[in-house]
Amino acid sequence: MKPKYQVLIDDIKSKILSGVYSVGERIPTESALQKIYNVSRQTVRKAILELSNEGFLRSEKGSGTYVSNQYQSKSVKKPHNKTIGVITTYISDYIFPSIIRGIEGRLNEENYSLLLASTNNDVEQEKKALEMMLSFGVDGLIIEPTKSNLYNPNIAYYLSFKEQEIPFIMINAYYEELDVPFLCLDDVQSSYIATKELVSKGHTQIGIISKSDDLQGKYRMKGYIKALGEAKLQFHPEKVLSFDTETKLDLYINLKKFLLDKRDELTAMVCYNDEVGLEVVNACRQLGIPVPDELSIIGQDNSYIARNANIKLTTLTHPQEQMGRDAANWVIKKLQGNKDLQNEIYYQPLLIEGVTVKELT
Amino acid sequence: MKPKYQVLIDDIKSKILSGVYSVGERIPTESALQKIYNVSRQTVRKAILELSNEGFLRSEKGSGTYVSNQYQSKSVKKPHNKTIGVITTYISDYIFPSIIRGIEGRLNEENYSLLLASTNNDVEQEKKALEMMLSFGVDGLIIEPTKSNLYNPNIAYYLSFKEQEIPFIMINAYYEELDVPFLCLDDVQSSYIATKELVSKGHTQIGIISKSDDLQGKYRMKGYIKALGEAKLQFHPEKVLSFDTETKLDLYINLKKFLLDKRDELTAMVCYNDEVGLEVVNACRQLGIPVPDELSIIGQDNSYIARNANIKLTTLTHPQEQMGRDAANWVIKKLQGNKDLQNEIYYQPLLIEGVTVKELT
DNA sequence: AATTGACATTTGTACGTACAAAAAATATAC
DNA sequence: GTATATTTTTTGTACGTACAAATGTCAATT
Repeated sequence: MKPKYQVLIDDIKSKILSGVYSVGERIPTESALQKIYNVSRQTVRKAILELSNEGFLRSEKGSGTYVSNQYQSKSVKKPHNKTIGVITTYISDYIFPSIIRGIEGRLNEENYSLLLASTNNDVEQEKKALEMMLSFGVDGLIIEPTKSNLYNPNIAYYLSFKEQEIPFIMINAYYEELDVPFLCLDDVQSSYIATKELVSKGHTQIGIISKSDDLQGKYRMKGYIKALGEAKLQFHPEKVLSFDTETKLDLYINLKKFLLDKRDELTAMVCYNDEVGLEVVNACRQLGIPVPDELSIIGQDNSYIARNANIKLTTLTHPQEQMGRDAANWVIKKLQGNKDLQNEIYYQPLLIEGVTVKELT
Repeated sequence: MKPKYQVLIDDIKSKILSGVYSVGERIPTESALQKIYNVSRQTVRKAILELSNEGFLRSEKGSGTYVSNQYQSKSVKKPHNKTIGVITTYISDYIFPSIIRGIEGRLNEENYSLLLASTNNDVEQEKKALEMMLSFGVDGLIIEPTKSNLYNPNIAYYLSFKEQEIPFIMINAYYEELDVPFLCLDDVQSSYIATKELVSKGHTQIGIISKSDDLQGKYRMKGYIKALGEAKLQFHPEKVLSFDTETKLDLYINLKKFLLDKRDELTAMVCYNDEVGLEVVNACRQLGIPVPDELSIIGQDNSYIARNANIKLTTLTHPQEQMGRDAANWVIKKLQGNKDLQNEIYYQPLLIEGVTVKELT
């Protein structure tokens, strides 16, 4: 047999859930409820206290007891932390310090705190980071997708953010399965310009090193193919060296084999990014392939490793810090209630000439 | 005035947290507590009910009230996340990218994830970061103290980490109130070498710019005084320009006033760090004070801003990335059960000559 | 029409009595 | 010594009185 207070709890909860008592509405006073349910005041209070603990009600001395909006925003009930979560594949490497600098700078201008986690391009670590951010209750998120070209089960989390109306924006790539806001370099254009530059320098035997698990890899390949097509050059699959996050460890070995194998068939390489570009430079040095005399090399992203290398790599720009600022700005604006924010932003790359591309005459 | 039931809650909670009542142990009966605290049974029950709702206690009809294992597994029940929390004052600026690079590199070697938050040298933000790390349940922590030379109420959190046996280590500074492991540059030695270098170059009118809210500031001042003493030079308080995190915004203005005011009394400045050193260089340029012809300047930390400046600042080394690696290594070793870890490590600085120090003859 | 003060209403704290239900302790029977 | 019944202990439900503290309402005053 149910205790009396439980009868009250069930009845009042039912009235709340069915809309008889709506959010913000005052329910009958304790003494009124005593009469309605024919119980003591203590029993009424016990029921109200329990419903308050569950977030359905809140009481105010001298005023009454109200249906709490806490119950409905149960998933948003976390205190306003003024914290933006940032999830990137790496923190210290490559272009990420610059991106993070942009993010941090903009967030600091608005007195937002930054909480940063890295995934190492691993879906399990991304999951962990997402759960942690959810659990803490960040106000918004800036996310670089993990293995953006592959199906990622963590997509469910992003759907959850959408439901909870937690603003988030992706950088560098996005999940094509989701309709989410993002900021990206125009990767097609980056490789297109790179390939076109080689073509304009007389190269017809152009290879590419491509990363298969990230969306950037896919679109940089697309730009390469587009430029080949415009130059009436045939696309040869054997001129493609492909790798992913897991096989990256062996890339240098495979690269040397590839370069040796194709030594007579390639005069130029479009590289997935500067890091790969410099690995090609190093491999050529080891193999005795003169750069750029025998093989021209173009990187992408204008990373600090390209800027600091012993050889000035020809490369394409990446917005880096500006992208970081814009991402932070987007989230802040969203949190301030802006509805008219652009949801898809592409940055156009520019060529930065180095000394790794030779003109064939 | 606290209600009686809150007194009971606080007292019983304190007994649980301090181990007087251990997990699984039965606390005194309701009627015993009535007598102990001289309150009614209803007041006892109200306290117990609330502690039960918070997960500290559980009651069993006919048996008694027990300390719940729910409470203790509240901080330990989290799945092993293999995540190390890092709390730094800044992320993108100054020497922090290098430190973070060292941390991240070592953690990745052991497949630990990194969770990073910055405090902007503000105790409230540090509190937020600590609570978030606690709530998520990091395996260990690397912490740069906030305003390390001042009392910080967040010290209670560090005590709590110790209680919960969550290994943590401090970098760059530590709270002298606590007996905690730390990794620090020998700040006394850094300023001592700087000042001694100026003395050896014939300087007798040496000023210092010092930061008062960080422990580094205190010990760099100490090294300066020590070197003055050894050279039989008198310490003049009016040759000291002091600032803190809050007044840093006005430092440049105050610096220019100071330099103009003391133009005839100073031939050299020991600066709290490179950032300050470069600000002095800029101020001199604005004031038409030739560097180093009229004023010699030494920074400290060998930060990237010193390395990348237009003028090659004379400075002292800081372990940066190595410190980061060592900190991560310490936490990992601790988590692996090592008991014989060194708890106080100092790095000895070396002078790096630039072009900002002139020899007086 | 706006402000102020007095009073009424409502929730919050604290005490009490009484009985129910479940577990633990003790007594009894074999 | 073991099993069972009885008693005691302990928490759970429900009722009551009393006063404190905060809010809301209404009437009087400006």
